[in-house]
Amino acid sequence: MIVILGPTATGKTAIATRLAATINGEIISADSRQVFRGMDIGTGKDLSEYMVDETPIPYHLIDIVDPGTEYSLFNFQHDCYRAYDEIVAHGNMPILCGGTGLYLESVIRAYPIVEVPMNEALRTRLQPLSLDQLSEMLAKLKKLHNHTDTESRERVLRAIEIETFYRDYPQKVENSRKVIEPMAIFGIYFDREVIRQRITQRLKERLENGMIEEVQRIVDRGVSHERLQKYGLEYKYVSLYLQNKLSYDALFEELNIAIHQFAKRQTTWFRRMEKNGISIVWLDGSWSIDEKVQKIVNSLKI
RNA sequence: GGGGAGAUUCCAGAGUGGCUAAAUGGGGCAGACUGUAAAUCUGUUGGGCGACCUUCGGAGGUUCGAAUCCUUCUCUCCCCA
Repeated sequence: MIVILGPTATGKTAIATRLAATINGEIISADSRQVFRGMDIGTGKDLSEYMVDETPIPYHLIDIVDPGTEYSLFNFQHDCYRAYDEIVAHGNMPILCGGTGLYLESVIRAYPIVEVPMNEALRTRLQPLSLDQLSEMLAKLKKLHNHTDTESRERVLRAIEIETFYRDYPQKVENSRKVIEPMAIFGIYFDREVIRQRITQRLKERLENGMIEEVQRIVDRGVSHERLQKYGLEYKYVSLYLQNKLSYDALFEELNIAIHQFAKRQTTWFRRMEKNGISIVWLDGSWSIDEKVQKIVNSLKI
């Protein structure tokens, strides 16, 4: 497997598909939002990029669930392994490509994650407890990393559910899966300032190309604004705009900033991966697509 | 032409004599994060390691001490002509 990663607006897909065309690859998308059908413009899902010189490049984990459906880390890892197996069975090269750091890492480092079903009995028992009590309980089950674990009731409940399951069925947590060791991990690098410019430019285009209408369509299909806002960024801000909670100018300005900040968080994650011993080969974003692909192909031959 | 308001650290915006390198918010920067991750959360933000040094439009003054008071200059905004 080859991995291609990078923050948003750095042109990962074009490189991955072009690479796939030259080495018989298939793409596995590692993007937490492109899994949703109909969320296209806002997620930068451009299926035309999967056609290289008249040849369709097979892709996986894009358009696999409807908006509103739960899709989490476990689902991703599970689906990713399945896609990987399929691609290998075709005799092709899996190319994992995306910007969702947690998702990428769950595969690269083979996080042991098992399917943890809803535990209604447990939830009923926890029902009367306060958020503080729940947090205390969770603290006994696992090492809390920061407030993130204990900010919302929903989150703490799920965490307790998972930890309880792990405690009760330790044998299921054993990861039988053979770790997929990527041949190489490539990252696309631009200066932060350049990334910001690219994001702003891209946002203008998205707004001109029907992003607002796209979100409206999702609303029309019955997805709540509350749900939409949890998808963050374009979906959150456009949802607020559609509800008249934001002017058009505020939509542009605030969303733009939010995406800039997101790109920063992504790079923080990639740096963290490197600190944890994952080596990433950075490709200069200003090179042409062909140059980057050539660079990748050359480095794979060595 | 007449009258009024104002110029504060990247931005907005408090601060009206010592407790002020200066509230707060935004932005920036750095970070945490194995089940919402495009989420959620934390730290930091004039310079220097430091006794210290340079900041609140410019210049001058009052005072033991000024972003805060006085004089003057420059610029901006509003109202009336």
